Amino acid sequence: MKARILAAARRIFGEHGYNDTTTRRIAKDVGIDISTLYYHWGEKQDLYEAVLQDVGEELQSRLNEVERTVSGKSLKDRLEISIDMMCDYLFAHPEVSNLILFGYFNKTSHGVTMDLKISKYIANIAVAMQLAIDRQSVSIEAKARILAVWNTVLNFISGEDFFRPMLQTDHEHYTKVVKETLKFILVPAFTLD
Amino acid sequence: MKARILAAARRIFGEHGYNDTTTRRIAKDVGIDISTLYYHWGEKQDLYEAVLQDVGEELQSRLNEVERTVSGKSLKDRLEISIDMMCDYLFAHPEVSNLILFGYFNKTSHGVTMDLKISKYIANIAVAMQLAIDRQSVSIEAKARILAVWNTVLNFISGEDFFRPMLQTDHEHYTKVVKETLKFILVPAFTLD
DNA sequence: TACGCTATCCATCAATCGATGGAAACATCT
DNA sequence: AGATGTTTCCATCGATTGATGGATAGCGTA
Repeated sequence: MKARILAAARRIFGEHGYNDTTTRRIAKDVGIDISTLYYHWGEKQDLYEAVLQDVGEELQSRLNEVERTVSGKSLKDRLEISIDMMCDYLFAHPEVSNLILFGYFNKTSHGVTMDLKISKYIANIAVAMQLAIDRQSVSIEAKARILAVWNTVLNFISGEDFFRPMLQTDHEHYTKVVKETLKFILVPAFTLD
Repeated sequence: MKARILAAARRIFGEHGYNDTTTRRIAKDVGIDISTLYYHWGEKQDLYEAVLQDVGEELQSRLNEVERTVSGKSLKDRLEISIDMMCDYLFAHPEVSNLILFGYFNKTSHGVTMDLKISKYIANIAVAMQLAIDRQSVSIEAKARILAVWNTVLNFISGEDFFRPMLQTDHEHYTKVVKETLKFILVPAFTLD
């Protein structure tokens, strides 16, 4: 039951954000009374933190998988394969993208954030892309470039409902266009020098 | 008074989004009773729409200004000057960036959006950058590329509080890094062929 | 059977939300 | 001064929110 609540919470928090998600709505989706939710998870913030923890761990394992896959390949291949893999994962789990973006912009009235993890991810990606030798010596410029790419991916995923009508296309073609656009912009920049 | 309320609403909506902004908070910031706010603007949605209208018009005039400035210059110059000008404007008015991003991701329980305008802006930018001949014939790929760039700018502006600690730098240097990063990524991609 | 533990629900609380009615203050014109 | 229209504030409403207390049912163990 505790796991079922967590799964529903992840989905609904990911769709509406923290403040626009009511504990009642989560409980209703699971089909239980609101008190049962509080019995298992305590207050709302605790449940939200558990969701972020859950998402963070899943994301980390995906990044590790990407890192293993692209290891040893050329820079161009590393970039293109990473884009494909991360897009596939995030398109299949859009709530992950949403939760990260919510963390960026919400002037957290609640005190739950993801800062540390994201910062770690960025450093890892920089090393995986061989923009830096080790995790400690990633330059500001390199971090900023990774962030720019990473955020562009998240935007296309989370903003699909908004952007797709503008591009007048369907979901399948949209995913294709997103990948192509990312590659079009990234590959020349990072492979130039 | 009506204008003072609008200015405060723009600031606070831009900081907390629609649902996390209370009419009481706006009224308190202006120093008036909540009823006075309702007397001048009617219900909350009407005030929010007025804010979006206000921001949209300001943004349009800035885009026109950019278009006039870069007209006739080389593609590389057009890109770089546009980036500088839009960054300067948005860093000075971060609530504009916030309001646009809120529109992207909020599964609008309220029915207020900016879809049409953004779509128009994108087409205009594509023409100004000479990625298309006229506003009607902008390809999906060109639109997607403009969107990617545009969103990257918005993210760096609205996410400053989140990203700046990661980059361990101050506001001034941050603005510089953002501009350089954007140019680093964009110029090669668009000037390659 | 009697006890203790877990899990669930019903009823309810105080706080806050958007919104309104009505009285009072203010301004303007005759 | 008096009449009229505009603007502001006080008091309050019903709905919703996060959260809790207490009762109830099920289950294993002594």
